[in-house]
Amino acid sequence: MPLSTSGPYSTPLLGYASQPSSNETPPFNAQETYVDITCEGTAVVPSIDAKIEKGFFWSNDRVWTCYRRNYFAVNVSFSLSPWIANGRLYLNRNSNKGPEQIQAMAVSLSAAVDGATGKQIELIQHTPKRDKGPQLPMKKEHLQPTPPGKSHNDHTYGLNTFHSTTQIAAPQLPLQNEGDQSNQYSPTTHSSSTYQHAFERIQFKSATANNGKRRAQQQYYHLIVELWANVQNPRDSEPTWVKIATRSSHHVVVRGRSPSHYSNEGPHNAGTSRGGSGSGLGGPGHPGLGSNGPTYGGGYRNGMSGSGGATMGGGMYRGNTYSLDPSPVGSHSVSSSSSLSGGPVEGLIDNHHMVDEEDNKPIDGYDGYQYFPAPIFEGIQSKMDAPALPPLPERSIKQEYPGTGALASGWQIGGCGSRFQGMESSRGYYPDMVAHY
DNA sequence: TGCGACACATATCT
DNA sequence: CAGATATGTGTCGC
Repeated sequence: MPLSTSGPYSTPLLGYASQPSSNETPPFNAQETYVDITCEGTAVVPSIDAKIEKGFFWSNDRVWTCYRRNYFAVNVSFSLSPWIANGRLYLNRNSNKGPEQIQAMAVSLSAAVDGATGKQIELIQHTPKRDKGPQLPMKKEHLQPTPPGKSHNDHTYGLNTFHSTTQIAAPQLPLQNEGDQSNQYSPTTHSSSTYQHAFERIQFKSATANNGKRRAQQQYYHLIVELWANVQNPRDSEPTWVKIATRSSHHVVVRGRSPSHYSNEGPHNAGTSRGGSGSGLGGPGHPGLGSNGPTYGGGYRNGMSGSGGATMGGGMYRGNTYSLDPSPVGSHSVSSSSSLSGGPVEGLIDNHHMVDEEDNKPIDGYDGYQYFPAPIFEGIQSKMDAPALPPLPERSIKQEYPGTGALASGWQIGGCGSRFQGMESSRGYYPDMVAHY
């Protein structure tokens, strides 16, 4: 069923790309590569690595969901393999033209309905000012390939020792640092030379149709990470961007209305959350959710609302459900989820319907999500009683990256955004992270 | 049903 | 601790 394995190159994916242990955010499908790249005579395969950082939660319908009005963020990076230091990269588009030297590379984000066949969906980025500020369309962001070292190579260590202080020489990308970066104000986190780009404060311009819990045909969106190469002729003033490859996420649902309309589910915010719930009503808000917290699902008014006002305590109600925690699956059974993520799922958009038909009928694979072995949490959440999500996974992720040298730096830089790092770390307190890993 | 704008609430930062 | 900042979300009107 999984039909689309997409591209000819279903790359082996980078090890780290698919986080084994934790996906608390929608996974990505296999990459699709459109053109061949060569470097000094050797074929080079680009591998896109993307991760949705926040904004999505696993709904009761077993679908990755987010609210149109909430922000989500995506981290993108890519690598080339083999890695040829200082080599020139060429793109072999049409047979008729000879190879064209790649002057620069960039990544961008887009979205579409029902996969490839669907219409493109606009994504917008807000500035911290939100409504008051301008909304910018997504644009290409120059990005350098991630050097080896953190990738799947186990030799990481070895390499590091070797390489002198600086980073490993990258392939030649003459215009990589040209113009563009002049952007005065990019809502996205960019650092001049990084191997990773964080698209932040992104929102879908519109919600998926038929979000209501009706069984009508629910529409799905896919986030698509695109990798581009600029092959502009030196004498051209305008860059010539060629799409090299893309990697789409699993299908997701974008809700247009307030969370209160979905009282049952809670966004558990994955990674972050600060905000509160609004509250003006008597309601309870769900405090951030529990992801970490104590109240896990708390609030979501399930009915109780009312009167008392306060409330929050109420919460109990089964909250578990949200399982977002991927860890179980990923970490254990499939240790490297690469397969998982690469996976299966996509392509079947059609099949989804089947799933819809019955709530109870989960997709086999997913079923796992629902029932995870407690052990995992136990360890973790010793402090909380609620059975709920173990935020851990998040942490683990972070840990992983840092571990790998180069990447680490990338993350740090990304941190410029500061907020994010901060929040995650501070907010999610997972003392011992990665324990299970 | 979904959207946009406004307003309020709250977490976190400074 | 207070103000600023950032973000979530309730509400209203279309």
